[in-house]
Amino acid sequence: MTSESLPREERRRRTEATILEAARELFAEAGFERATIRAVAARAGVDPALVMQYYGNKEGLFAAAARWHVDHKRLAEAPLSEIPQTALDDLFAGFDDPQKRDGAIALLRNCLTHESALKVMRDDVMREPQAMIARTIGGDDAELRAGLLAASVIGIAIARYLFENPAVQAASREDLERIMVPVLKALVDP
Amino acid sequence: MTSESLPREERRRRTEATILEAARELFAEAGFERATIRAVAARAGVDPALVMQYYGNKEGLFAAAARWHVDHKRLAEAPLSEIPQTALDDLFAGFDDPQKRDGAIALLRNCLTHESALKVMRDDVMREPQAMIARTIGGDDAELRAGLLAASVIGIAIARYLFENPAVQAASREDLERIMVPVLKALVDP
DNA sequence: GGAAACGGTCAACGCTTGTAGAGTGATCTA
DNA sequence: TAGATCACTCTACAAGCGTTGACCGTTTCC
Repeated sequence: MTSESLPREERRRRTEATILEAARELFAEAGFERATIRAVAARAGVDPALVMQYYGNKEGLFAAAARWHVDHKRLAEAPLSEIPQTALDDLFAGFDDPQKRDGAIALLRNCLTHESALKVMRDDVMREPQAMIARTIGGDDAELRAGLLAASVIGIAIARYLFENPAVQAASREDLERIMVPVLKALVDP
Repeated sequence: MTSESLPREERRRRTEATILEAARELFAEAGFERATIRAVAARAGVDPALVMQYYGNKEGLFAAAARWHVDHKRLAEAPLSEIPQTALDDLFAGFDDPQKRDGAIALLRNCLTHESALKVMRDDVMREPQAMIARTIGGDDAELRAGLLAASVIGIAIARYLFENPAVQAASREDLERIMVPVLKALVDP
């Protein structure tokens, strides 16, 4: 139903992408429980059974849709003084790219109520970068300080993209960095 | 079914409290959608229909269970230098008191996926204290800085009580304050 | 050109959910 | 002590859900 006559493989890839996009939007808007497979299928202009066929079950669809996509290479190599800027860059990289945005929001929105989203958040989003930052910080409180940095950054993401807190949402990326970088420096480099 | 023979009014108050406690626990553990009325009733040792009778519908039950209970008097009167400490005090006041804890967690857990929890979070938890803090800060960025403070604090609460981030969860309240108060001071008093 | 393969649809099942209304037995009141 | 009241239960409904298996029509391949 996506378009007229194309090679099969291409056609399949397109409908699959359409489904995934619809899923991301709905998981981001409504959350896992309230985003029904029927609604995803309807938005993609497709039969619900096809969604099952491609992704096995609702959980598989969610796993494919809600992804974190930031690699932490820069963070691992950043010196102490550049950690805050890098952490904020990584955050914005996930949310400002329109291609990644819905998937990131889908993950963020569901990470407090959906087991597998929580797992991704804990294992992929927090643990690794937190460990890197802690290694760079060094000293007694390193793990805790790194954890508090991650927590603050996620809090800002929630305020900006989910709560849509007026001041935090309206602020430019530059303003956020101007204010938060020195603050987070005081956290990692006391 | 709560206990043997008591005056009716007292008996009723007790079962109602039992139901509310069960609801708080389940909304905190499982989230709004996955916490069923049947499960709440079962945990309270009561018929599901009774829950409906007392709270009208599931939404009413949630509204009664998930509450924020911090008054912001101290925050409104706090000078700039004491805002961070006061904000953290207010946070811990909600989560360390065993009587308030489940209700607070229920609210926090559902505030990304459940409309009415989001509304409470936005209107009662963030807007008012944020406005107070902004007023005390003054100047151009006041609203934004206040919003970022609120965001950071909520991020810490999420990391500590929902993600159960090892470092952040294991830290003592004193350690958290020792580290975060100077950091947040740099945010409100640059 | 015929058969296999494949993208996609259709109709339906079984289950869980929130919710409604009638009923029941203990407690209160007069 | 008789009747009204009230806390509470039982049974059931209607809707929505994830999921399934049989089916259809087009594209692919020999």
